[in-house]
Amino acid sequence: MNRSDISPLTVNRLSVYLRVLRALEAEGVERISSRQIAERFNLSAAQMRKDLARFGEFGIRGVGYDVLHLRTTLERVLGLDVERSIVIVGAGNLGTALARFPGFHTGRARVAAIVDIDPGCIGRAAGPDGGLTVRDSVELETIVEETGAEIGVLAVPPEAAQENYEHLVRAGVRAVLNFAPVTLREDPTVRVKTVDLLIFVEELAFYLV
Amino acid sequence: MNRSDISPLTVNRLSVYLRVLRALEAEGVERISSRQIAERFNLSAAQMRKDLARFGEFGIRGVGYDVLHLRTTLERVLGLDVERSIVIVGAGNLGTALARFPGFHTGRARVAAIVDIDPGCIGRAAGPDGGLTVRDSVELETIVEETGAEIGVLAVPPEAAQENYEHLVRAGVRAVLNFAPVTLREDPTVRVKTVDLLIFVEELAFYLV
DNA sequence: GATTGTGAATAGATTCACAGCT
DNA sequence: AGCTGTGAATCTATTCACAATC
Repeated sequence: MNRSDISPLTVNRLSVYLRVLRALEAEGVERISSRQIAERFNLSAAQMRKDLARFGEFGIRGVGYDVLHLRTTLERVLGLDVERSIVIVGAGNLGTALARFPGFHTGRARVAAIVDIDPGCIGRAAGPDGGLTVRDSVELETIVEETGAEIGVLAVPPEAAQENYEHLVRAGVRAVLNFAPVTLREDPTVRVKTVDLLIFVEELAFYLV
Repeated sequence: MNRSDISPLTVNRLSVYLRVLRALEAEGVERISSRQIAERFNLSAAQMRKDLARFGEFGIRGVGYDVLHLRTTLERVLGLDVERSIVIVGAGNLGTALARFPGFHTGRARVAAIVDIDPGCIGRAAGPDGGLTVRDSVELETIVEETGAEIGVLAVPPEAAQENYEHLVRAGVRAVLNFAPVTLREDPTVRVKTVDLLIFVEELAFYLV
C-alpha cells in the first residue's frame, strides 16, 4: 500500500479521530465503538471503519476499539510516532503566532526554529514561553541540518513566498505549509499545502446571502 | 438556484479565480481564456467553466472572458460586493495576528473589532496599524450591533470555544470561523467552519514517510 | 447480541468532448 | 478559427447493509 494512494480527505479524518481518541483517553474511556464516537463527535461510523480499514484491522468485532491501542496506532499511521520538527519562515504576526500556537508544541510535531530576514526582529524571543529566538534566514540550511526539520512553514508576504519556498527546498525540508495566498511553482520532491485564510472567510460570506 | 446547493469545494475555487483575476487586472490584462488561466495558475479550464456556469454565462464564445467583468461578477457571486464586517473573539497570538493579517483588510471583508475577556489585554492596540483597540467581551452584543458584523472568528483556547461560540450566536453573527480544535455543538442558524491548523501539519507528516 | 470489516450501491466531483456562438 | 457552455462519461467518495467474528 502506497501512502499517496490515500486521499488528503481520509488523512484529515484520521487526524480528527486522533483528537477524539486523545480526548476519550483523558476522560479515562478505555473502550468505544465506532457508533458511539460517531454520535458524540458527529462523524460517520461507517466512514471511520472504512478509513481505518485502509491500514489494517484494529477493532474487536462485537466489542469495539481499545482507545489506547487505536490512539497509538493512529499516531504511527500519521507518522507522529517519531518527533517531527518544523521550521517557520517569517516572524511577522502570523509566524510568531504559529510559533506560540500550543498545538504546534503538543504531540509529536513541534516548532524547532523560526527565521526572518529583518534584522529588526532577529534575536527577538518567540515560541511558547520565549523558548525560541528568531534567527537569521541566511542560517536556514544550517538550522534545517541541526534540527532535522522536515516541515517548513511559510508565513511571509505573498511577494516573498516563491523565493522563500525555494530557499526551504534548498535547505532540505521535505514538505511546506504555505500561508501566502499565491500559487507556488512547486518542486516535484517537496509537497506543498497552501492554506489561504481569507478563503475561509469568503466561503462563509458566500453562504451568508 | 439555492446557494446551499453549491459545494464548498466550488466556492473555494471561486475565491481562487477571484485572486487570479485581481492579479491579471493588476498586470493590465483585459481578456483571457479559461485555458490560459488554467495553464498559468495550474487550474483546470473545464472545471473553471463549469464552476462559473452555475451562476450564469459570463464569457464570450470564441474570445474568452473580460477580466474586469468577470472579477466584479465573482465578487458579487461571493457576496463581496457589499462590505462584510468581522469580529474576532480572543486577542491572544492568533487573534491578534488575524486582526493584523493584510488579507483581512483588503477587499470587502474586514476586521471591525476584536474582543477578549482578559483585562490585561483590553485596551491594547490591535489591527493593521493600531487602528483597532481590544475591547471587552461583555460588549460583544453592542459591538455586533454597532458594526453590523456578520462573521465571527473564534481564536480562543479549545476549552473556551463552545461558550464563546454561543456568545457570538446570541450577539447575532450569522457565521463563525473557528480556529479551536474542537467539535462545536452548532446552532442550526449559524454556519460554522472549523479550521484546525495542526491538521495541516499532520497531513504533511503523513505523506513524509 | 453487538460490533467490526467490507463488497455493493449510491451520491458527488471531475474530466471529456463537442455542439453552439462569436 | 477559437473558445465557451454543457451533456455524457469517468473517476472518487460516501453510505448501506450484511457476513464474519467476538
